[in-house]
Amino acid sequence: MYNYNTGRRDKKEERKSRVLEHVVHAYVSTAVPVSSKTVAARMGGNISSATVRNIMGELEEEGYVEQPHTSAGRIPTHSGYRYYVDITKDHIRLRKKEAERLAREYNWRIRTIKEVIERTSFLISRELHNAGIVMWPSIEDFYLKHMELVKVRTETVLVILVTMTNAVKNYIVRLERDIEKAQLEKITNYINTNHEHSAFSRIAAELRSTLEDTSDSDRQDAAGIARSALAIIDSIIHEKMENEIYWEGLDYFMGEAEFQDVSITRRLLQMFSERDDLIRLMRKELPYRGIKVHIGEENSCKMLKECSVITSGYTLHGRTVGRIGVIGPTRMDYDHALRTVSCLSDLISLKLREIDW
Amino acid sequence: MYNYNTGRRDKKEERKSRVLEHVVHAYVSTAVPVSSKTVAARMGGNISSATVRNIMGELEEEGYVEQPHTSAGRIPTHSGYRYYVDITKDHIRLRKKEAERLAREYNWRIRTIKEVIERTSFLISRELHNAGIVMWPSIEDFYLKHMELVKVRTETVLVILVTMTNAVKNYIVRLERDIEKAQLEKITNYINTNHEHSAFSRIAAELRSTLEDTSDSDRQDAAGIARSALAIIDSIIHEKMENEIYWEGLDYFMGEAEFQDVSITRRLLQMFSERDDLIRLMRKELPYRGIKVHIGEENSCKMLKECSVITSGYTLHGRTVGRIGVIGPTRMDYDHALRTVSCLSDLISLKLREIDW
DNA sequence: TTTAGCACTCCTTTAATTCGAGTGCTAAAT
DNA sequence: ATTTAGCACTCGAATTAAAGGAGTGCTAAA
Repeated sequence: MYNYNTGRRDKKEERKSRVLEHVVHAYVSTAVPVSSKTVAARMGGNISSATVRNIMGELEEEGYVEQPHTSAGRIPTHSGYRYYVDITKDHIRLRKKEAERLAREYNWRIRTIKEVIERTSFLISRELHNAGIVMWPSIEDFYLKHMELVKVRTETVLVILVTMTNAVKNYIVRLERDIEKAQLEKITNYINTNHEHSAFSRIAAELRSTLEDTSDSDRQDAAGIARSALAIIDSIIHEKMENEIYWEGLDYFMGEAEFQDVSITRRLLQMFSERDDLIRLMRKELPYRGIKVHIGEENSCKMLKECSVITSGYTLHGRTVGRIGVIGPTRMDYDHALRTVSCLSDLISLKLREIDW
Repeated sequence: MYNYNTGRRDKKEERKSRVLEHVVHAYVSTAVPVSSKTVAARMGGNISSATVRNIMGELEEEGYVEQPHTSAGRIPTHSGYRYYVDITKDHIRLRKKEAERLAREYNWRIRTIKEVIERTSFLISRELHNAGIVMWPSIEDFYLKHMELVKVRTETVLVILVTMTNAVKNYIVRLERDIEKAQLEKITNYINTNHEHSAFSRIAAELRSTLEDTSDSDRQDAAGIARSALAIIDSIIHEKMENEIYWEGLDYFMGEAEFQDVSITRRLLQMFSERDDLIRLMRKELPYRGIKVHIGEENSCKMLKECSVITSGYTLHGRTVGRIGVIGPTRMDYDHALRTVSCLSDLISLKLREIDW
């Protein structure tokens, strides 16, 4: 379909593209194979169904649509969805009224970070009638203001830390070997003086390189402190990984037409039981801020083969610290999903800034 | 069916009871209405299907079984399940081999309380092919060994506490008004000296009565300390309430025959979205240690009308501190469920004792 | 290049029929 | 007085047949 010939051809391609859009649009909302007649009507009546039929034939040859059986309408293939998303993605814009409503609902009585996460997830799932997923902001990208270590038991340390955003967080860290109190104080001092105002990921990286540079001839003591500090930082970064995803709205799947195909829904639920793949997916694209759309087979993860996942990053002080998204069957209202996810990722970014952690 | 007449009659009732048992048994495993022939066969062949038919007729009149339609087999009613559970519940005993296998799987590489919760839930859902639910042990019933308060910000206090089981827990508590450091120390002192080795619920109760007894003429200072202490203890007890339930195995519903009836499954999933009812249900019977079985309509909660919930308490140092359970369609293998839940509640109680929190 | 027209395909719906598992009742057997 | 064999009857489930119709592909005219 991509083609860079004469203006004449361009016009034709343009029309073909519009036909595809209409097929996707119609199919997404009705879940019924789309006929040439339907498309002709939607295109404003100045084109006949026969012409549309021809175009659809071409689209089928090119792999953008397919027929469930002869003498049935067309449904989009994965490539079809992909094409559709690629061309619409950039100029979607939530209608102002809708955006305002979302913002109003979003901000209604919300105070803690936990509530932010839950509200986001809830709104995604309710708006899109699919499961909403929200990553917790990754601790790696937070900036350390101050850290305190308290020995609570042998091999066990309580870490209290204050981030630049004044969030107070605390972790219980279990160490491989015991550390005396005096040593602990040295570690605290070391980190507070050398690494104040750094992101945790950077602290970890710097500690690692320090350790490598330190030749054996250097003081053992310093190396020991750095090593222990790294162990603590690492286990903090690691800690949240496990529950770093929150979701909601599994029940919505049930309402969808796809439900007829039990196997898909079942796969989806299984998916949620074994969320590792999902976590990996989202982590992988964490650095990227914009919207990403994964359609069906494009997903490397087997479970997700028949689903689409749309995600978008949210930011804190200009850095992407997490992602939100929606997951549902391949036949999904991409327009609406893109609009909503985009809008909510803006809202969450705004909210994070003003929230009292 | 209950009847206290001659020995002759007893024998007859006994047989009727066995017929009902077989109906439940057969229906539970096949999900197909049970015919008189099937029951006759299962009873060992020394009874004819015609006789069974008569008995089933009586059972139907008495409301223990029903027919989906004339000329179909019988299925148990809720009363039928209830009767069945009541008579079998007391002499269920997990086969030794099965129990050993469970114990082995249970204990495999488990260290933290979180892992205990997750493992329990996982095993319930995997064994019973339904959703497993596990309450976190309620902090109220833990015994305080030592408490430490750290002021981290205005109106915000970090509470570190060590329980009698050597568990270290920590909470961030937000207060209504600020407390100075000196005052904080007094509070710490007050609790540590007056309430060491008490359960949190008792500490709260005692503080409350102290406050009531304290007449206005008493020293204001003491009252203030008690009040602040109470606020802190209360918010700690309250804190965990929200997430005090963990579950797993939603996907198993899908596999079951009941799945044909989408509305039930859907209701179940919705149920899990709005878990408040479930939490309330479990909290209500928390003090009771033994197994409780809720069948279908007996549940006050609408969502649960078509489900059964089986729960059992688990203990720590002789006190019931939480409950575990399974939730699924009314047609559930009650035998297996009772056995498994009972066994796992023993296992979790044992494990809690030895776990390194 | 577009479109009207038409034959053809094949899914869906409906109706009619058959099949059989299971019951309830009656009369004989124990 | 129970139990049981026997049999007519019921009613859902499965099978088949037919009709209906939405949609296509192709051809020939506009």
